[in-house]
Amino acid sequence: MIYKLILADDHPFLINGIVAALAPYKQFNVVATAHDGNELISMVIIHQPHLVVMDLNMPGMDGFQCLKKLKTDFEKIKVLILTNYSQPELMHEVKAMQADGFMVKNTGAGELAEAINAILNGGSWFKTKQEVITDGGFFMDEFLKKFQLTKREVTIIELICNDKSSKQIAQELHLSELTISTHRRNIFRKLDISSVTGLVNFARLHHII
Amino acid sequence: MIYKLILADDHPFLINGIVAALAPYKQFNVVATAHDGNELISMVIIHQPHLVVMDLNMPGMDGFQCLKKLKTDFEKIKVLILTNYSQPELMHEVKAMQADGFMVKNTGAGELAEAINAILNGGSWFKTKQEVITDGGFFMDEFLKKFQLTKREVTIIELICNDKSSKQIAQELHLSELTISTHRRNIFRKLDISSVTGLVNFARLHHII
DNA sequence: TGGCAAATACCTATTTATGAGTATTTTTTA
DNA sequence: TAAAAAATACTCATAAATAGGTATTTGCCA
Repeated sequence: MIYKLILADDHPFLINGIVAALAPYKQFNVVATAHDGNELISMVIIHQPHLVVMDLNMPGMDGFQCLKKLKTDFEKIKVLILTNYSQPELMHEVKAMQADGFMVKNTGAGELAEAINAILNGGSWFKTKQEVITDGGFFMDEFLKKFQLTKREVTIIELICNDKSSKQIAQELHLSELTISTHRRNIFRKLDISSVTGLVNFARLHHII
Repeated sequence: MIYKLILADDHPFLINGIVAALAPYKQFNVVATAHDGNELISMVIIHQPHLVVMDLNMPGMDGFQCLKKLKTDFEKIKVLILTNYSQPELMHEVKAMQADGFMVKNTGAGELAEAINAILNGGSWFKTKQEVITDGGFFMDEFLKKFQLTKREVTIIELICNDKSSKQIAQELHLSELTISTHRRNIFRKLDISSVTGLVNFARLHHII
């Protein structure tokens, strides 16, 4: 059985990379690629693929709209979401929208093929990025030393960037709100930033989220 | 003249995509790739390339550290920064750090080759993404309609996500702080979010920033 | 040009965040 | 195990954001 796939992403390099990565897997045939949502829908109509691998983050009709449309109008077509954002909430959101899989972009060809196989065989594949920063590994030490941050502070950065207020963080970590406030203050001082936006940018840049 | 290049990015697919994209350009020889900063430095020592194309956003030693090290220890090696983030401040930051180029990832092979050529010929290449959302084009209308946002609100979302406080935004747009406050309120209500972090995530997801 | 959406502006009140200082208890680690 | 670092917790004071409500002016377009 040869499966027809369509890839959608607005980064041409990434599309090429995935095509190249899937080339050795003869059971997959990439019949089309798309760089935005509208193009994707057109291609789906033309080619009637078994599975679509798509980014959420595309200009024009974005991934969410596409996902909804695919799952409404072409219910048999499987959808694997490939994204830069390893947020559990995002994963749950697309899961609720009937996506068949979710994985972050910085994985290898093997895992992608594995996920596609699992989905085509009736399964699903939902994985956020394995933690590279807070697991106490080598990179962690480098990172902490560089910014003079503590592990606790990194944890709190993650929570702040996942949209939690100091109160929520306090509840989640079973700490006083005042403690979170102190950590928050220290984080902003150490990183020399003055807003949550700056923190989110920092966190993305340094792979905390 | 054949130029030796090294590519560094933590997304294997992207690396493959760039290698494939540069393959037709016979004057470029990708002698190594790296998926983090430490690996990049090792490869640079081994291969002594003419130019490095690198992401800023890598685990371990990140792009900024690498850039600094490259420009300190290997001053003749040119560096082209390739990133997902089309923020002018970021571009100016790497420019100040002596990078030779800056471009966003969602460009095509032609432009990348053009940039590399320009840099290898002693020039530089600094470009942020062309605006796709706020230029009043087709996507803009789709987007506004979808979220019931107005143009002004999108402008203000951009500014909020670029780390400006209501006061700063008011000054920049020559408006009352209270006006910004109202827009802010309307934005949060329409998007059903409750924090700046959520807004930043929204904006990234929908290509506003 | 009359109507409507958008943009502008203000008020009150509450919550949350920030900044500066300090102090105690854990946890590391030398 | 003693010293150092990290994590925890608090106070006071100020700044900023959030959540209601309301009202006026602009600009578009039917």
